[in-house]
Amino acid sequence: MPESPSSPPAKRGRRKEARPGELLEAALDLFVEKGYAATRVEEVAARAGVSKGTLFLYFPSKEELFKAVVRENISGRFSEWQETLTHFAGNCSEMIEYAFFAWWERIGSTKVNGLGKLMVSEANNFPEIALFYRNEVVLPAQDLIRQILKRGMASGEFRDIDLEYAIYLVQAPLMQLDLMQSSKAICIVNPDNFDPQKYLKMHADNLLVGLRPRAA
Amino acid sequence: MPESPSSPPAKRGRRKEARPGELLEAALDLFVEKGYAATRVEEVAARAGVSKGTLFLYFPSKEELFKAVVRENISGRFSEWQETLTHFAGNCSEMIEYAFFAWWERIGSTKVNGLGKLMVSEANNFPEIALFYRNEVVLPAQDLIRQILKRGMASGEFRDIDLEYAIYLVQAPLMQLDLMQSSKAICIVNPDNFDPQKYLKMHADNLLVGLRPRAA
Amino acid sequence: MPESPSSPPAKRGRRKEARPGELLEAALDLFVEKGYAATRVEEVAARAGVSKGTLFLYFPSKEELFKAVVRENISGRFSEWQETLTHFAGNCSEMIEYAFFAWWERIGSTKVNGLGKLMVSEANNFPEIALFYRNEVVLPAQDLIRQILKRGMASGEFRDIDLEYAIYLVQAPLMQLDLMQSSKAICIVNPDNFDPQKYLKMHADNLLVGLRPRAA
Amino acid sequence: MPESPSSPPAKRGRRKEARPGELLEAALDLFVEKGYAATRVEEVAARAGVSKGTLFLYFPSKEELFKAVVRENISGRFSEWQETLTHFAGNCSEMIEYAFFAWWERIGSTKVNGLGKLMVSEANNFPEIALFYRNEVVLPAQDLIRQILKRGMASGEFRDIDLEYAIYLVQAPLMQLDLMQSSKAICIVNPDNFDPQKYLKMHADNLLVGLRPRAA
DNA sequence: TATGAATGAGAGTTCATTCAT
DNA sequence: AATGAATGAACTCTCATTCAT
Repeated sequence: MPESPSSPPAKRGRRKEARPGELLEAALDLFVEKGYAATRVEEVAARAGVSKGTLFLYFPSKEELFKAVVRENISGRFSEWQETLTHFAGNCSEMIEYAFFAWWERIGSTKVNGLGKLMVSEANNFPEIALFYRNEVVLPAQDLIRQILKRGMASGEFRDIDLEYAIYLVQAPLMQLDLMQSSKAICIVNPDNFDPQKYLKMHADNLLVGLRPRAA
Repeated sequence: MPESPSSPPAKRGRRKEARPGELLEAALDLFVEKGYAATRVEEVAARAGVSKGTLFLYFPSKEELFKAVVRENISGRFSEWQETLTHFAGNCSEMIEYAFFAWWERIGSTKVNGLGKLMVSEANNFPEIALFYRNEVVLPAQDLIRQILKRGMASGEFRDIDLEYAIYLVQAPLMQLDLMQSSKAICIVNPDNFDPQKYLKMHADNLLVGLRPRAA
Repeated sequence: MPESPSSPPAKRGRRKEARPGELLEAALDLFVEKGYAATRVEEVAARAGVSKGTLFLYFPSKEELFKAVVRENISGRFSEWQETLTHFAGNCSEMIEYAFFAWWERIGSTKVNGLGKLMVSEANNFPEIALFYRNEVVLPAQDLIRQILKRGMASGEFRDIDLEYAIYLVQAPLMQLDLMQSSKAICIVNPDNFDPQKYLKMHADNLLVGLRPRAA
Repeated sequence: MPESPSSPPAKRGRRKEARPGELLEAALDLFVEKGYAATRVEEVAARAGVSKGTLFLYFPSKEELFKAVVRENISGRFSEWQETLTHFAGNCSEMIEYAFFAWWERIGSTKVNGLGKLMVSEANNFPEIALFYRNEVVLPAQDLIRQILKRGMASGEFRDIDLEYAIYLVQAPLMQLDLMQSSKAICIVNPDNFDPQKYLKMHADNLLVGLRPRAA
């Protein structure tokens, strides 16, 4: 039942369907901007235009709010990515290159990117959340990479190396870019003139050459 | 830095000039272990063997303590490394491989490693020391890498690519390893059975193959 | 109080006149089970099958709901008991013993028992209904006891003691049992193996021996 | 180290020795007056003349504060009571009579009496505290009674009845008096003219007659 | 110089109550 | 008459910072 454009937005009262989305968006903004611990639920509520109590109507705790943010923005999308990978028309090198740019478009260039840095920063203080993120995000992502590499090795497109360590080869550029984006002021040589796509292109290129089978 | 024999050890009373150092050391340990927010100044003081009040005698706030810790610990080992690089007997590939393992030995495997993660985590909260860290650590490190790559390209050992982006190719494995070490629970597929040296070997190997000049 | 046949059952729509009763019943259950403070009005409403808002349509506050519950449930069974007592065929000792077990059957072993504890617990917060409870329940009950004792002393079956204090002798076992039932976890030595009837038997026995006239 | 009367009370600063006692006293007052849940720690602190934070310097939680109150006022005194009982010069009837009045003097007539009612009222909502109270207060008290009864039965001074139920015979008057004191407005026939000692005398008298061995 | 008792602003969370629909 | 989304005050507990000694 989409509101017709002429219907004035209900200032107060029933917004039940819209609320969780608004809260999730406000929460994503603030978590990414200030970190998990430093984000106050009251501020999230305020940014979503509701009171503190209202937030707890939709999310039973700050922790669950954060998990919902992660689910909404990342874990919920793995099935789609898996689908894409399964039906990908192209060889494994093309797959990896595609994945790099797809990641950039959907995650790296958006504020969702900040969640990665957040987890790295706060994992030790919130083990439960860290475990959740590992299970919902990191392991599924590593599994996608594993599938590609396995297929590439099986077909002879990639050389034969320890799969579990090879995953890190693929992951490193994305992880580095995530963190560089989040801490631009520290990591990037020339922040005003940095082209992520060029960065990814070079990384993909170098990686894939390295993965090729080698002459005796 | 052993005390010179001429400075008599204070027989009784407090070695007052030693206090700040002890506090800084305690603070480094705890900041690295728990992060900034989760470190309580009382715990720092306790670990240094003084009272909470005493800490505030030397550092006017937790924030200043943090700044002092970072400034104290990120110092001039670069001249030594520059020296080593300058006199290195070997080609550029060997240099990079050597650098990876030297980094692991001196930084990656020690608690200093934690400072990298700390800076990434807190950079936004302390722009001033982020800048400091960038100037004192990140840029010099990137410069070392730049020198190696430039030499390698000049000699034809490496293919000709955009130098500024190539730096990230070399940096990525170390940055990733730094953060994986600091947030084991999240990033590593099989944390109980992870061999950093193997990780570095594979990364170096793949990197160097990718950097080789290419046929046609 | 069955609906008279002339009032047609509302086929559709809500049986609005039934609402307060359902709410009171739900509230009794919950107040007795969890105490006043720990009972949430939302839970009361839910148990009565209505929304929280509806509850406030009938009772302007939690406090008024509580008062209504107590008033509703402490009713006039005393005339019946008075009747029973008046026509009791047996001596006063038998009367007391009978009263003990009748109390157990009709009050002590039912949820009404919880109202006693509730009043003891909340009397200070609700002086008005404490007074009500005193007048409607405690004093009438004490009066029944007084009658028995007076008759027993008059007939020589009981020894001659201060009537007003003797009332407490009779009351104590019931009061204790009421509270023990309501706070089992605290008071009873072996809660899994406690027999209220045996408890009452022993109390009655001991009490009645004590009340007998004594030899010089 | 009692302050000499001339020494002015230290307005601020070191009171460490005195603080816990002041807080315990304030806490006892408020817990007894308002119940456990309704007592706010801030109010306890205020009554003791300190800030909320200070209270938590001495007691890590509200629960521990309550336990400390119970220990200070009741459980800590059982060893003395056990001692008294062990060395009591008199028969078991005299013991019980003595115990009744000792209880009255030390507990029943003081505000400590209110703790009993508090526990009965809130036991169901705070199971951990209830367990604590059971172990620290109720069971030890019942054990004292058990000892007396056992001795009395062994010597033939009391008749032979089920010990575990007989405990309640002794306990009932004290429990009833505790609750009547705490809820005067409800339970006592003539509150302005009630003599607890007379009440106890009559109860003890009746109880002891009942406990005597009976002629065939 | 050193102490550590004391502070008090906030944190997450709960729930009786309100009110637009 | 009935709803249930929304509120906001109140609760316990934390911890960086202060200050009398």
